[in-house]
Amino acid sequence: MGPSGSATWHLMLDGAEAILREEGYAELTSRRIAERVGIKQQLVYYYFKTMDDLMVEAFRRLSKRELERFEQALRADRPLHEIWSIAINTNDARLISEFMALANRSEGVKVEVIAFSKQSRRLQVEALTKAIERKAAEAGRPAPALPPVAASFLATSVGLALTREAALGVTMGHAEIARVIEQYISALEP
Amino acid sequence: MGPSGSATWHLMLDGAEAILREEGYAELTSRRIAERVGIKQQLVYYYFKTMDDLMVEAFRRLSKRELERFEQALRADRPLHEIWSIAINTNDARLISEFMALANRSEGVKVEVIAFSKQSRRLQVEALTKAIERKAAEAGRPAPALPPVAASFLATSVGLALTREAALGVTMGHAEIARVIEQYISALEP
DNA sequence: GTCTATACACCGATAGAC
DNA sequence: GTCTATCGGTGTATAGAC
Repeated sequence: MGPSGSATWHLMLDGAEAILREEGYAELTSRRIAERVGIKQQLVYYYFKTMDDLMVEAFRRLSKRELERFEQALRADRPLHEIWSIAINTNDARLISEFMALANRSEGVKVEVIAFSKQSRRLQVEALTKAIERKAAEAGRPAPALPPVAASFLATSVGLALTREAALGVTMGHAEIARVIEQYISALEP
Repeated sequence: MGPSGSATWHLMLDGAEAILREEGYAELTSRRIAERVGIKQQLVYYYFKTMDDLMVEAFRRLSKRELERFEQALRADRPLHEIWSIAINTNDARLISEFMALANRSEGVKVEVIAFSKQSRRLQVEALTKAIERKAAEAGRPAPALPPVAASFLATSVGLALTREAALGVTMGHAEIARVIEQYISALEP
């Protein structure tokens, strides 16, 4: 069963993403997906054997898309600026944190989320290391202080927190933290 | 209905907390609570009119407890060290992020979460401002660079992210970021 | 590939006896 | 305050016709 990659297959995963973003994982059910994209509930089980399979496939598709964005950022003019703009993208951050919550309840999702977390950190570290080395070579030696892997962790966690709080309407300190990070980035990558 | 503060009332909220921590909000049902604490499912509705009321009460109790910890930290010898150790406490971080997810689905919980977020940031800013001013007075003038509200935001978001990732078994960069933060804290508060 | 019909479990919540 | 009984709704998932 399950013609992966067909139009209906993508349609269902689109519906699943929308539900996760707007309603949370507790509402991610075959009935809600069907209702949202205009199909019969039972058809979900033709394309995905179980709801768990659907979640795994949904995250795989998202993960692929996100990692491609990071790789594209690496080849861009100003990779650090690019990565930061991805990190504070509201839509995807919302979605990813929903999958992270899901990872605690589904072994299959967990495996994918772990792989994604590691790979995205690796890509970010690569970009940061390059930028720091280039900067050190330009000037005499401005001492990095913040290890690339720490900067990457920081960007990811701050990006997610900004999104989560903004969704609640809490913005205390947001401007200040954004300014600090943007100054750090601009110093490395004018 | 609902004798607030009674032994059974607390027992139910304890059960609710345990479920949120260990299984996530999707499993927070009157039946699961009853099963866990050894009562009948219908009794939940005698103490709390609806499940939504139960969630709100559960967060209120937690919020009170957490804010008291922060206030106690403010009066401690080394408030910054104290606050950071609260921020990386696994149990509470897990619980709080579960309630934050819940806030998107329950207006009542949302109101409480917003109030808690603001108040805890306020208390942290207070502690940081004092520490920075004291340090500036001691030395000639070491220029703070990082605004207190930004440092507070950073501690909160990094604390939550450390917990969430550690739960998945991802620890890449954790030691490095912890070292950076602990150095920052120790510089302000030896 | 999409439909109807249907199984069985669990959900929130209420009524009323004790 | 705690119990039994029970309601209507929704969840995952399967069987089988078209």
